[in-house]
Amino acid sequence: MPARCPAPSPCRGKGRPRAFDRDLALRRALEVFWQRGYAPASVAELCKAMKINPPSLYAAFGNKASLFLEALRYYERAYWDAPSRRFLEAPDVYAAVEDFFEEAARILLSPETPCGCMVVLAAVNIAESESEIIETVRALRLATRKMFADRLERAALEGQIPSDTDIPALSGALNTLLEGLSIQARDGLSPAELRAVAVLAARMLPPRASDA
Amino acid sequence: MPARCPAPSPCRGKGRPRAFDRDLALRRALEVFWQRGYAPASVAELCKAMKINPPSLYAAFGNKASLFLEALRYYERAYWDAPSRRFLEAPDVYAAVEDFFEEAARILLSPETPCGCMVVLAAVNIAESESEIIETVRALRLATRKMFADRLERAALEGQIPSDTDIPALSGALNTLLEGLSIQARDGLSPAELRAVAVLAARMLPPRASDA
DNA sequence: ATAATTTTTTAGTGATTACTAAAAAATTGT
DNA sequence: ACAATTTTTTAGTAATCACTAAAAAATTAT
Repeated sequence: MPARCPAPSPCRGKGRPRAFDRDLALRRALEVFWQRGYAPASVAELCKAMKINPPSLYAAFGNKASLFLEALRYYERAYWDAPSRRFLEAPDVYAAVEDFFEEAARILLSPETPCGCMVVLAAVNIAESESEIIETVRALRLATRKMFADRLERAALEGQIPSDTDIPALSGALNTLLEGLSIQARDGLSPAELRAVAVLAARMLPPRASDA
Repeated sequence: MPARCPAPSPCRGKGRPRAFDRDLALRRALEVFWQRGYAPASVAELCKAMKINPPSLYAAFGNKASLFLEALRYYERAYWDAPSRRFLEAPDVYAAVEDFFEEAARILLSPETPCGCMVVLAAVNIAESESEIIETVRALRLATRKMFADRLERAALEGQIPSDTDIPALSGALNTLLEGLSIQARDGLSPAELRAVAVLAARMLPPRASDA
C-alpha cells in the first residue's frame, strides 16, 4: 500500500518500508504525554494514539522513556524556543516579562484539555528509577531560571533596573510563578485569570527608574 | 461494634486487639505519600513503612485511596491549620503575606527529603479513575486562593491596600507563587532561596499607602 | 472450657504494566 | 526468480499492581 517514502527517510533502505510517519507519530505521543503525564500514559494508550503496534514503537523510538525524552525535546522546540528568544531579545525588560508570561499562559492552556507545562508536570511522581527523565526535566526548569537571570542581568547593565537588584532572588521568583501557572492551568483557570498573573509578574521587578 | 474507644489502646472490644497504633501508622503512611506521591507509593511500600500487613491496612483504612485522603486531612491539620489562621488574623497584610510565605517555605522543605506540598504535588499524574482524590486536592488548592482573597478583602476594607485593588487577580497570583514553591522545593532549592521568594511575594501587593 | 469476635499471618488473586519472540509481509539487490 | 533486509502483525512474556480468601491467633462473653 505505501507507495513512496512519506518524509522521514528520503531514500528508503533495503527492507520493508515503514508504514507510518515517524514525525506525526511523535507528535501524537507528545499529546498523550502532555495531557496525561509520563507514568499514566501507558504504552498501549500511546500505541493507540500513534496508530501503531508496540513493536513498531520500540523499533522506532527505543522504549517508553526515550520516546518521552524525544517528545519533550520536540515540545521545547515547538512551543518554547520562539517565546524564549523573544524574551531575551526584547528591548524593554518590563514588557519582556509581561509578554513572556502572557504567551506562557496561552501555551499552558493550549491543547483542548489544558494541562500546564510538560516540563513542569509530566514527570512529577515518576518512579525513581527513571533518573534520566527526572534529571532532564529538572535541568530544563533550572535553565528557565537561568534565562530569567540572563535577561535581568542585561537589564541591570543597561540601567533598566537598579544595579543592586537581587537577580538570583528575582529570577527564582519569576521561575516559581511560571511553574505555578501549570498547576493553575490544570485546575481549570480561565485565560483571563492566567493573563492577570502575567501583569502581576512584572510587578515583582523593581520599580521603573522613570517611576522613581 | 466497639462503642467508645479513642485510638491507641483504651477499652478493647471483643475480638483480638489491634497490635499497632493506628495514628502512628497513619503518620507513617503520610510520610510515604508526601515524599513519593500517591501513585508511586505502592501498598507494599506503605505496609513496610507502617509495619503492618496488607489485610491490616485494608481493615483499618479501607483502601489505598481512603488511606491517602485520611493522610491528606492529617497533613492539612498538622502543617497548615496554624499558619493559615495566623495569616488570616495578622493585623498587617504585608507582614502576613511575607510571614506566611516564609513559613510555607519552611514546611515545603521540612521532611528530610524535601518534597513540596502534598496538596499540590502528591496527586499529579494520577489515574483519572481516582476522581475523589483529584477533586479533593483541587478543592484544597482553590480554598487556599480563597484564603488569600479573604485576607486581601479585609485589607481593602481596613484601608491597608487601595479599595480598587484587583483582589481576584492578586490572590490568584499569590496562590500561583505558593504552588510554584512546591516545584522549587523538589528541585532542591535552598531554604535561603525559597525565603527570598517570600520577600518578593509581598512585592506583588500594591505599594503601601504610607509609601505613596 | 467453649463460643463468638476480631486481627494477624500466609499466600495468594486477576488485572495491568512495559516489553518482545516469531512469523508473515513488503521492499531492494542480484 | 531468489536471497537479504526491515517492518508489521499476532500473541504472548515476566513483573508488579491493588487487593483478598483462609486459617491461625488473641481477646471477651457466657
